[in-house]
Amino acid sequence: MALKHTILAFLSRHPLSGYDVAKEFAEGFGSCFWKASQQQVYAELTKLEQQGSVSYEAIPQAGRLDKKIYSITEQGQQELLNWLTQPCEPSAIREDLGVMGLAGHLVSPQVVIREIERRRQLHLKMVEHVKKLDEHFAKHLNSLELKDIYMHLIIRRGIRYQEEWVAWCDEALAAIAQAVNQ
Amino acid sequence: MALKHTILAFLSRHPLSGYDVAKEFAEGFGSCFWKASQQQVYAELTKLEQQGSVSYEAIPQAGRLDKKIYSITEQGQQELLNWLTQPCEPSAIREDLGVMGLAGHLVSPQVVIREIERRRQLHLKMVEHVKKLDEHFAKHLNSLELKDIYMHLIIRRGIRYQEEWVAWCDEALAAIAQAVNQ
DNA sequence: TCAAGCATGTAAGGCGTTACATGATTTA
DNA sequence: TAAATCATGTAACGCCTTACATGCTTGA
Repeated sequence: MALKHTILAFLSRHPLSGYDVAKEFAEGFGSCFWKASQQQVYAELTKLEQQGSVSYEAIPQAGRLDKKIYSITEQGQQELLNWLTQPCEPSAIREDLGVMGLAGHLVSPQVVIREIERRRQLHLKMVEHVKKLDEHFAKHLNSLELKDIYMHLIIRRGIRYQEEWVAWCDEALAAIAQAVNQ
Repeated sequence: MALKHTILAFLSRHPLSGYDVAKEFAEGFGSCFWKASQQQVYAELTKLEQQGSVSYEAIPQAGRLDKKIYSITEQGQQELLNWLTQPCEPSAIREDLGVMGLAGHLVSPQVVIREIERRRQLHLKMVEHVKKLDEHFAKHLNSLELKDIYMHLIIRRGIRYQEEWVAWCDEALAAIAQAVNQ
């Protein structure tokens, strides 16, 4: 699984606190290819530290728990590298909406239409969100280092994914409308 | 989670054995929106039976364990219906390849290129596979009942998803090639 | 003064993967 | 004779979700 390696990859760029890593997943670059909760991130960092893949420096905070700034270790770098040079498989698709394909006729078309319209709105918002992550890269497309081209391409994947959903919703709404009105 | 409801939805069409349900996920219509292993299917069917959402008829087989033909119960139908009328959220994206965006510069461009080319091939094959599921529907597009339009649309979603991946691979390969050659 | 942001965790339970286990029938 | 298909499971372990828990600082 890649939660471990995604965290290592973040830390291979700069040291970060657990809070920062969790934010990357929730709103930052991580959000366009991996989802992880705050609890998962803290648990994984604790495990990685025990295994020697990361280390932390504790920074005392006035009246709070220490802030822990995590860095990747030599060993962690090696693990990340080994993982990167091995082929990876496409992720499994698990999409609740698919059940409509089998059992949509059990509810009224209006229920199906409403659900697809809702989805369309959600994915439109996601397009906006992911495009913001790409702003910097899109502006300097012709002068990006390879490192940043990789980031741009992953964000592009996120944008295309969300746009594709919007397009499918349009196709589906049109097909259902036609079937219902005739 | 929708494994339960996907199985109920399959059984709402016709009674099936565990083996048949597992096959639907592995190669059939299920494969375009949900993944579940054989073990998961058997475990879930046992649970659903204990909870009264499905029932089975045991059919003796010469020299084997009985074959169990599962049907949805009144209670199962109700559960499926309740679930269908509630809004559902987009599934989380978890894509191993995304780590390349953060840490691709740690390996040579050739490794990244090889990986994306591999992905392109895999998704091309998936396009073929999913298109076969749609053959019947695509042929009779203008005379489909709503029930079958729903199935067609879910398969269309699968086709578009896989085609979108191929298109992204092309975009990525072109961008990397340009950056490496200059 | 209330919400949002900063900052850290614990615990229970469900879902999914991997490995193991059995054995007949059909097709190449 | 070997592989694929039919047909059913058990067990261990790890990943993810949901709920709970604490407390300071900053901005509206």
